[in-house]
Order: sequence, then C-alpha cells, then structure tokens
Amino acid sequence: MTLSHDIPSKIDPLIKHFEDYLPLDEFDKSMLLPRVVERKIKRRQFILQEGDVCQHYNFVVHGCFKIYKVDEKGVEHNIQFVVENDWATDIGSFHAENPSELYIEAMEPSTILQINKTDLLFLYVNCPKFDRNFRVIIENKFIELQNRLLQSFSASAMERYLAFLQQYPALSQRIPNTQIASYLGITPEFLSKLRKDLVSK
Amino acid sequence: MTLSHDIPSKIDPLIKHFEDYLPLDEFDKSMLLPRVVERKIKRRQFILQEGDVCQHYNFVVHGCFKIYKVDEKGVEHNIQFVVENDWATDIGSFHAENPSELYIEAMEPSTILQINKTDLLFLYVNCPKFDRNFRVIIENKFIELQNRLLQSFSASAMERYLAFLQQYPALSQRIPNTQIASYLGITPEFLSKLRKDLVSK
DNA sequence: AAAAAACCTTAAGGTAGATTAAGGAAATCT
DNA sequence: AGATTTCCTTAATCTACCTTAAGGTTTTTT
Repeated sequence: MTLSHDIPSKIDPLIKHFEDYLPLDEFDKSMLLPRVVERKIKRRQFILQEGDVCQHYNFVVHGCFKIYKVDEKGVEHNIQFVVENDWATDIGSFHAENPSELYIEAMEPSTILQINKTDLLFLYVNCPKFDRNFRVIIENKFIELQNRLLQSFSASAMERYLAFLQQYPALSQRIPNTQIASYLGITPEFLSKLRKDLVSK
Repeated sequence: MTLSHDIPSKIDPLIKHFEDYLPLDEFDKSMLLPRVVERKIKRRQFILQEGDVCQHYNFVVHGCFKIYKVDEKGVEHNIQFVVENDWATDIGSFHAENPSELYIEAMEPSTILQINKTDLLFLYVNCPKFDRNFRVIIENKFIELQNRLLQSFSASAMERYLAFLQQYPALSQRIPNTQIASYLGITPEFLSKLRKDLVSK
C-alpha cells in the first residue's frame, strides 16, 4: 500500500506521460518512483557528449534541448529538438552501449528525470507495461526520423521551413534561427533570405 | 517434445536470424513455427502499397526489396533496400495501424516469411524472448535511419555514394543505378557523372 | 552598466546538383 | 528472336543553396 496518489511528486509529469498510452496502477508507480532521478540542467550544459555511452533515458519536465552531431569540418547538425514531455536520449548508444556520435545540450535551464539501464531492465522484467511503453517511445521516434528523412529528400528548404513552423509553432518563438537553420540543413544566411521572401510575398 | 530440430523447415533462416541475438529452445521454436507463413513474391510485386495498413513483419529469406515513398510530383524516393535475412516492414504503420505512406516492392523474385500482428502479440505474451528480439530489430532500424539522416546533412553526393559502396558492396552489383541514385537522393544523370569522375581519377 | 558574445540581415559571387534532351546498350517480355 | 521497356551516359543550361564579408542588433556575462 502506497500513498503515492495522494502526495504530489517530482515524477508526476512522467506518470502522466506514460498514462497517455496505458493506465498505471499503484504498484507500477511504486516501482517507478525510486528508479527515477530528478536533475536540474543549466543552459549550455551537456547531458551527453560525443564519445560517451548514453547512460540514461532522459525525460524533459521543463526546458529545451538540442540533439546534434558535429561533422569533420566542425559544423553542428541538429537532428532533433526536445521540449517538455518528451525524451532526450541517444537510443542507439543507450541500448547497444556504443560510444555516441551525438551531443545533447540544454538550450534553456531545464529539469529532467533520468532512468538508467539497470533500473529500466528491472522495470521491464517486473512491470511489463513499461516494456510496451518504451517500445512505443522508440516506434514514435522512429516514425519522426523517417518522416524527416523523407522530407529532406523530397522538399525544398522553403517547404521544410514552412512544415517546421506548422509542426512546431511554439518552438520557432523559443529558439534562435541559427538553430532552426541547422535543423533544416541550411545556412542561417539562407534561412534569413527565406524569411524575407515570406514577408515580402 | 517436438522434432523440429531434426526436420529442416522453411523457417530455419528466421530461427538462425533470431539466434544471432538469443538462443531459442524447442518450446520457442514450436511457438514460432505455426505463426509464420511463407510467401513467394514475383519481381515488381508489392507487399505494401501507400494507403494500406502494414499487416505483417516480413522477413526476407531470399530476394531483394525496395522501400520507397512517392512524392507529390510522382518521384520515387528509396528509403531502404532489404535483402536476405532482414525485415521489410513499415514499422510505424504496423504498430500504430495507420495507413502507410510507403511502398514495399520486390526487385527480384523473392521468398518471405510473414508474421501478422495477432501472432506477434501472442508470441510477445507467451515467449518474452521474442519481445526482446523485436525491440532490438526496431533499435537497429532506428540507428540505421539516424545514420542515414546525419549523412544526408553532412556529406556530399560523392561521399554518400562511396559510403554506400563500402557499406553494401554486393548490392551495387545487384540493383540498377537508377535505384541507387534514388536512395542517395540524387538524379541518375548526376550519379552517372560521379561514376565517371571516379574512374577517370 | 559596460563588455563580450551570440544573433540577424544584406548582398555579391560561386558551386553542387537538377533539368532537359537525345542516343545507345541492356534487360525483359512475347 | 524480335519488340519493348528499362537503363546508362554525355553535355548544355539552369537554379537552389553556399560562401564570404560586413554592419547592426540583441542577449548574455561580468
């Protein structure tokens, strides 16, 4: 018997997130609670750097992160932005325990909830619901990536920018255009030109 | 007690594939066998078309498939080739039961093994090993996609072509250059130029 | 509050890759 | 075996996007 449903907890946003898929009972919650660690992350602080193995599933409670790769020329390429109620993790590195090629960096002061691998495996074995939940998380990330790849092939920079504005209207107010340009795969100068063309049209 | 380990079966390549990750015992195999259907697929035949929900996990025993999207202008964009001992499935459509945006088409006469959703869920529940196996399948597909996206941002067409040749040396002998060009995100004419530049260098 | 850093814009000139068109070689179908 | 479709290549022209450079603005740090 636990009191978790009566006591507001740091992990409430995470429970709510899981319950978008499947309701959790008191047992599930009591299993989850001691395995989740809250961390405050400063602006420009990294939660993953190239060469490190990604040790955690990171759930963003509030704040905003960018996930990017640095190419041989030193240029950053944003592959994803992560805001409230989503996961900032290098799924490949985490599961295969390979050194990551990616950086995950806070763009704002942020709060995250971390689950490490041992605890995640424990949850899989003792609460099959989490198993399903994390499968769905990966599936969704997979679909997001696939759409992004398809778009990068078949759409122009302007089309991709308009699609971005439509899909993430709030984000475009929240982060600098340099970062959006990197996400779109174009230079900040060219994005500036696209924005000018949009206004003057 | 089953004799499955003595009798060669149509699903042997699939069992071998799973055992690259985790050994299966006789019980596991006896669960799998009746849930797998073999199909012969003709060249140019589709196993998935845009608008249909992807109903199966398709394991390629032999032959070769392309997974592609057709854009608004009617142009095909190959997102993946699938050959022996790999899966040709729209994972997003299968799990979410959404109409797919993709086509999966045989490029050669092929043989596949199909598992439908009901049977897959049955296996998940009754043999947790398969659960883990299919998670790993998705993870690997995810990593493949992520690398492809990163490359499409930071590498030139020539670099991407060379990387393709290195990663899939056999495939480049097996499929037409038009298809490789579509995979690389360039026109066949430009690929032809790249190939000429390679030789004359 | 001042200094430093990051960000945004404009514009000129350059390049990777698209488009169009057309002829020849392979593969596939009948 | 012949007919048809697909595939490959070359070359000229065109365009989306990059590069470099520079000045002004906003945000962040001290």
